[in-house]
Amino acid sequence: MKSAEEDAYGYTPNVSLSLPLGNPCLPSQYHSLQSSPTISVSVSEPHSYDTQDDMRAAGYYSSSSVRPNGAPTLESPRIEITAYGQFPEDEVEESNLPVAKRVNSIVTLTLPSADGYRDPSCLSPASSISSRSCHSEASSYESGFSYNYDNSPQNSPWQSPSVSPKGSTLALPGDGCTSGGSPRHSPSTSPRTSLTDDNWIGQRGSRPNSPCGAKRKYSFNGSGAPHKHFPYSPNHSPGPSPQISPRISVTEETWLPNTNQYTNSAILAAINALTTDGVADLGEGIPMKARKTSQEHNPSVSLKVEPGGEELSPGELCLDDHPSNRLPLKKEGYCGGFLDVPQQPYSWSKPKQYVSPSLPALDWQLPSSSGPYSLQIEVQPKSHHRAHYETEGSRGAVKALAGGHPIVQLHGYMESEPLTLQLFIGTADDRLLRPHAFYQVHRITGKTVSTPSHEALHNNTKVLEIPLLPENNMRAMIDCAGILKLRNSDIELRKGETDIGRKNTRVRMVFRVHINQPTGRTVSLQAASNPIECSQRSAQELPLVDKQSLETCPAPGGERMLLDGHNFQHDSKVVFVEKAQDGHHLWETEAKVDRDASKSNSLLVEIPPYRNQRLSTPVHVNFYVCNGKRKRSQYQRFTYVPASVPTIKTEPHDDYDAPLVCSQPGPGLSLHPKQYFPPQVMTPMMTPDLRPCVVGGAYSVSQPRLATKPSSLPSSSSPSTSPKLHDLSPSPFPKCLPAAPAVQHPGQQSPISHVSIIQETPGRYQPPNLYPPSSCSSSPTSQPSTPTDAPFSPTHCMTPGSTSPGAQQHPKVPERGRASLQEDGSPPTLAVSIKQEPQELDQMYLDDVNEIIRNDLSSISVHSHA
DNA sequence: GGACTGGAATCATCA
DNA sequence: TCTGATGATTCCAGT
Repeated sequence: MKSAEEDAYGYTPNVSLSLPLGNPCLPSQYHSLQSSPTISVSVSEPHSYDTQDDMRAAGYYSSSSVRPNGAPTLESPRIEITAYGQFPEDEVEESNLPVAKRVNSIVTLTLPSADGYRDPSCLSPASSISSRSCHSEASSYESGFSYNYDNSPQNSPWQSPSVSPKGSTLALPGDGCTSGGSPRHSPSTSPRTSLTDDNWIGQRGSRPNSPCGAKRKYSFNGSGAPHKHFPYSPNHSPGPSPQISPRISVTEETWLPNTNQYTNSAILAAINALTTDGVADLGEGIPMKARKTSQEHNPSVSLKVEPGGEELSPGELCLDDHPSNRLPLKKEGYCGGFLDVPQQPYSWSKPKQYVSPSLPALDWQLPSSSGPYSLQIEVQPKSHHRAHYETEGSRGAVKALAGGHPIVQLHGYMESEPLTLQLFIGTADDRLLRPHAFYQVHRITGKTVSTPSHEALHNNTKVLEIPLLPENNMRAMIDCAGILKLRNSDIELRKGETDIGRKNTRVRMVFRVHINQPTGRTVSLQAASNPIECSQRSAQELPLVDKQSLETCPAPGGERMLLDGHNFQHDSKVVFVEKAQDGHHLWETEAKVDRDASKSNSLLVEIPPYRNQRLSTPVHVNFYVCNGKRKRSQYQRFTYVPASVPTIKTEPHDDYDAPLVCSQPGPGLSLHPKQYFPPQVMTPMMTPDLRPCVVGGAYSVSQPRLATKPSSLPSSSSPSTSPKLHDLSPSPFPKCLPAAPAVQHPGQQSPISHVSIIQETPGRYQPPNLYPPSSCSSSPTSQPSTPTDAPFSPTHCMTPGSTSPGAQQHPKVPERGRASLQEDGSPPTLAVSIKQEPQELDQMYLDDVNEIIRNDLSSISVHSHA
């Protein structure tokens, strides 16, 4: 079989393979997608959604309505979901769950399992600690080993070792984790773990696989290891952070309430459930895989208190669910906690915003801009950041390409009240943006960290909360976030986990901010960074294109394009490829590389002539740099335009500019940062267009771009942008334009199609709301937001899903959403969603996608008729 | 002494 | 089933 990469890149024609491994990429969702039919069904139900959507249309996420979104949604789906509960496992969790969740509705229940899957545990207990992977636990949990933990609050032990105090309280599902999952992991491993761990030790065993076990020195058990436990010892906390004081997160309380999230998640979950997978599961009694979505379900985002040092255990938070429990805890914590941060002025507490119960689930796609607000990544993170394992010490905070750290700014916010910026690690594949199963954000503390932060768990996903202060122009330097790698074996064993960790080493930093409106609504914005390669090896060996001097060229080619990046070799090849929507290669040709002018960090290539010299409309293709088999860069977008059309080079900015516009003007560099965004593969689905971001420029010009984000711009943009930061320009953000008609691929022609196509998410439906209309532009800023964000436009906008770069769009739903959604009034237009596929996807994946698309299209057409 | 880092050995999985 | 290649984890050592 091919490696995922290959597949992804696949240029191999043959390729088609199935996903190798399951593509990690494919999330469960995917699966669900496959079952497209199901999806559609759900969709239909969603009418209600629609309405809701409309309401929300704005893209705002209305918190107020609590369930608004969700509620309706929930209904149908949920029921099914409920079923979950039936499963033993589920039941268990439920029991664990705090009342709140239960209350939430059935829906919630469903999710739970899912939630569980991603263990919170993972979260590192302490920030540093964080590393421990909960997952493992989860897995263990699943295995049942963990009984012990289950009930006991501790469960989460590992989770939060730091947390300790609380820890006790909570129990979480995760717990399961506790038990043990992977013993190895965590706790043990980490030296830090508190002794307690031992106690925990239970057996986790589950994770046999991980080699680590053996290797790890730390493990208590030693080899046996598998059972290790987590330390969740209460106390402990390795505590990196000194400060113990827990900070309470402001929101906490608020958070509690978040039922909404549930809803969303719930919905998604429901959908998922509906999907085949779900079905199957049911049958088995085994909990379905919880899709990631599920995680979200949990509404709870529990904030963690961070102790200074510790963090909370995520698990706890989440887990515990009793509201009662949570609240108290959190608050306390918060209160105290805050001290840590020097910063001071800001107190977490302020952010009541969060309060809104219904914050969108982490896997929801949100726009980067809405109305006057625009969340932008002014300075993109470096394309490479070696994540650390639990067994290792921190590898520091993610840095910016030009030194320093990423910078995020909320434009258009004129209020005097501070807001909380949320950060979590998301996926960087073609699929919708969602929390990454194998990576967690890791809170960095220390002398070198100037930005206060604290961790919270959101359904097993660690979320770093950073204050956005008016006095700082609602800008924050992210020097407090590192990336923790969870062992693949730990995560993959978790029940609900469908993603594969192998070669799934690219992530994006996802930033969110929730702005309460006078109307009671909450506008939620999201911006995702450029993809960040977290693998040491990949970073050292895979060619990486940071920038390209040309984004478009007339069909005859012949122009020279300078590629800036890393790991280029003297014999590196640059291959242009065009794929059909179905993923088949339509065209592939190798560009001439001027070896003499090429260096390890730059390649000068001659644009090859397009296969069809008579273009009437721009055609998006992709190219990648290849250093040999299995060593290819991600796909980069490129657009051939009719010869008569003036080419615009550089424009990357434009592209996004337009949409993004908002943000900043792009630098005019020739090189676009774009980075690829995600490499996503372009699968057909994606069509190049999608890639949007990248495209940016090109599109912009001639076509409306999709709103792609500039994604590409990666860093560069950032940098450039950064300066601007100050401006808070409220600019209207552009909406993405999604509409743009984006360029379509030849294949795809109608935007619509795009839309439909996109769907990746089948499973997840997102309420329209989410996507605000505007968003499209998504992150304009800097980065390109990459795909991720989705925002890019079209996609995001539409999509609920996330943005992500890879994001795809949801099929129908999205569409609807779009239409209605766009509050801006913008017509939803487009929301074209595009989906990108992960490189890894195999053909299978592609095939599935295609099917989905077909289905979508069908449905779409139907709708349209309607 | 500890946090970061970079490099690389070792083991697992893939092809 | 064996083997080389590739990827994931864990260790080490330098700053």
